[in-house]
Amino acid sequence: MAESGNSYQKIYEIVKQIPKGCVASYGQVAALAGNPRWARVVGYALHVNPDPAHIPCYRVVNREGRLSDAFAFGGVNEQKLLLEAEGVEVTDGYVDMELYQWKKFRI
DNA sequence: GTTGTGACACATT
DNA sequence: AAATGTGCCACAA
Repeated sequence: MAESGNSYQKIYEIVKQIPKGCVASYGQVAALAGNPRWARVVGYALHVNPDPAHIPCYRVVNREGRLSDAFAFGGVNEQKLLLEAEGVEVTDGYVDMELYQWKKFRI
């Protein structure tokens, strides 16, 4: 009943809970939001990004641990600097998921 | 109301 | 091994 507008709100909540120095995949965020199939919707949700100040989209990467070329809000280079500033090592736009993927999904 | 697209993920070829 | 196709959900035209 009328739970249609919750979609993005939930996703934003998850992304905002990502601890500093960690990254999460779209599927990860979607799963934490309660919908493992919303990976695409997560991308769209961040695309509309109503509050980039509290939604660190640069901490969200795809399954490969790579940033989306379409994302490039200011250039992949900017993205890389932001993640490195958080303590995440970035190589050619790739991040080491095994070390930096947000696994402590414990809000 | 239907069709097409999209900042993904997974399966199959 | 890589590349392609399909599935998922929501939004725009």
